[in-house]
Amino acid sequence: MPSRETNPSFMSGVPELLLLSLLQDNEMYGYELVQAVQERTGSAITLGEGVIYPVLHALERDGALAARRKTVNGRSRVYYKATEIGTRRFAAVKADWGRITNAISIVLRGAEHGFSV
Amino acid sequence: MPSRETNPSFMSGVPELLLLSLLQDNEMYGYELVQAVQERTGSAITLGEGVIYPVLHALERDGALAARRKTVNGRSRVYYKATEIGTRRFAAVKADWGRITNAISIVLRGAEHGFSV
DNA sequence: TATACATACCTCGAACTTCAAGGTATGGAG
DNA sequence: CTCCATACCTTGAAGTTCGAGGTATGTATA
Repeated sequence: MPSRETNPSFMSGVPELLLLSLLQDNEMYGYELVQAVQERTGSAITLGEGVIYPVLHALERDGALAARRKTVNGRSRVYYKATEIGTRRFAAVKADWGRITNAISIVLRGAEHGFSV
Repeated sequence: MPSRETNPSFMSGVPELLLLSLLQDNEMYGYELVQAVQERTGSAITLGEGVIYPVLHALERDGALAARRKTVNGRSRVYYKATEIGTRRFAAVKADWGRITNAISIVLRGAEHGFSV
């Protein structure tokens, strides 16, 4: 819980954004998520397990994700999916991300752009 | 100097990206940069002085920025502008940023997108 | 003259996030 | 029976950013 008053979450919170997005439609487990991110981004982004599990746990603690244990081929997996809270949280985080990237692209573009506030 | 092997700079380094961008064409000073970022982004992004000055100094130390002191109205200002090294660095950082945001938008978009590689 | 505010520079400690490395355990292939 | 992929997890270190604070000058106001 970042108690930030200025920038929404700036550039941090990307792992959360990504995981929330993936778990919006699908039910997936940690190890699978690590690979999914890498595959879908063409290796542009690699989220290590050390990053993913803590985020998953925090999200679950906040009620944004629901977890259930399932054994497949003798393998114990923890499947996660977004709850209603998670869906709302995703919308919020995504909106923040959009605002930030948009703002940055304006600066990158040079200037003389309308910022109607 | 992040000695990172995986993700370029992920989401961090945004202040550097912004400053490098602004100083590409114009010669500006710290206090001015703080306000320029806020104005051009419609307050979406606020870079405090505590963030800007250290970045400015680091960039200068690396030879990416050239500084010169100038007194205006009895006010002492330190004007910065990008050097050739700074221009190259800007291009690199900008490319990284593009790759990251692009990758994220692919994940955000849902899936079923071609990741050739 | 004094007070206050905007300008203009700067530094520091706290907080947060992420990274890399390590640790455990099972199933399947050689 | 050894090795690798799967699958979970934690921890210390590193890096970045935030917010608060500190100094100093010019201008406006009272």
